[in-house]
Amino acid sequence: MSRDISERRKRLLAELVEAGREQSTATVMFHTAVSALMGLSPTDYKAMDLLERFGPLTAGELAEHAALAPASVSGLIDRLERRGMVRRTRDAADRRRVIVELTLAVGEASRYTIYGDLINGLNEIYATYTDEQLETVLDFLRRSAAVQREATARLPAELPEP
Amino acid sequence: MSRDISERRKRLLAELVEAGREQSTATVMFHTAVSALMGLSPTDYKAMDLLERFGPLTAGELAEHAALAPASVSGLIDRLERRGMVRRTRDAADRRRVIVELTLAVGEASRYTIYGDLINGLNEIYATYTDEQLETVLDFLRRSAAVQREATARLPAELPEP
DNA sequence: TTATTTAGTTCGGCCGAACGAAATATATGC
DNA sequence: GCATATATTTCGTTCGGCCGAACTAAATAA
Repeated sequence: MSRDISERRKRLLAELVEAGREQSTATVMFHTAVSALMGLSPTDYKAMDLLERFGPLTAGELAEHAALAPASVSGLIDRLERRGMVRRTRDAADRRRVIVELTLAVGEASRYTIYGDLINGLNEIYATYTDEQLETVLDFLRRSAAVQREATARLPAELPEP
Repeated sequence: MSRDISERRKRLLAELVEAGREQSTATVMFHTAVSALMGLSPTDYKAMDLLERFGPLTAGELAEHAALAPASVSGLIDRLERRGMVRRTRDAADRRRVIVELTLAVGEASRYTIYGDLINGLNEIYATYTDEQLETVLDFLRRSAAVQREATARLPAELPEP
């Protein structure tokens, strides 16, 4: 490992900062556009995401994950149910509980209409890489995701007063 | 190029799908947490992002980019100005126009308090790669950002009825 | 100069979504 | 079995943010 950084590497690092920022912006804009397309408020979109990632949840669990009051979650489920995006089921074991799960329709729409172009485009990119390059990209994706999760967790509770 | 795909490559591609999804989720959650930290509604956060990316904008330009009515933008600027995040200036050339620009305070907070951990973490990742690997990552970031922008643009105006 | 257009603000009304409190239904402990 | 605890819903209220309409100020055209 050389002690000082080559010009090439300096340039690379600078370009990576810029490219990373643009990637991040593109990701956020894509998700914003999808939520607009689904006609969902940020809260409702977030709830859909939670259900996708953690599978069926009870109303209470949803309230906890989304940091909402129970009453708010009832309304939220009503809205999503009205659009046919989720289904309410009573828990057979504890009939006070309401289980909320995504309907099939949402999964289908996601896979084809919504994520189709994105998935195809990414596959086209991957097709141009060697296995070794794919390993590098995979490693980077995993580690940068971890870094982002840590950075999220470490954000201060409040912004210091200027 | 071999006609069929090796087992290793199949596994890699499957893992990349998963890792890409997690990366995307981590990005969205980071931005959500930052907007919560700043105490900004999604609309206000988006406006801040527009100002960061495109530099100072007039109220009208902001209205167009954010797809808001002029009246809504007046209120939006009021809110951000009250928090000291943006500044209103009259355009000297056309004194009807109001130029909205970020205040310095925001830039400082961004660089240190907010993005600090993220930037450090990414740099640590980069430090473990060779120049060639960095080239691969850079290429991937650029091309995947482009793919995401295209996918965003191609999203249908409405979801097909199921 | 006067009339017209343009940029932004103010005002009033409206709507969606969040909340606390009270109500309902079910489960659990004694 | 009855009292108490838990999960969710219903109700009424509040609040923030968006909008259209009317208004002000400045630029441009006639």
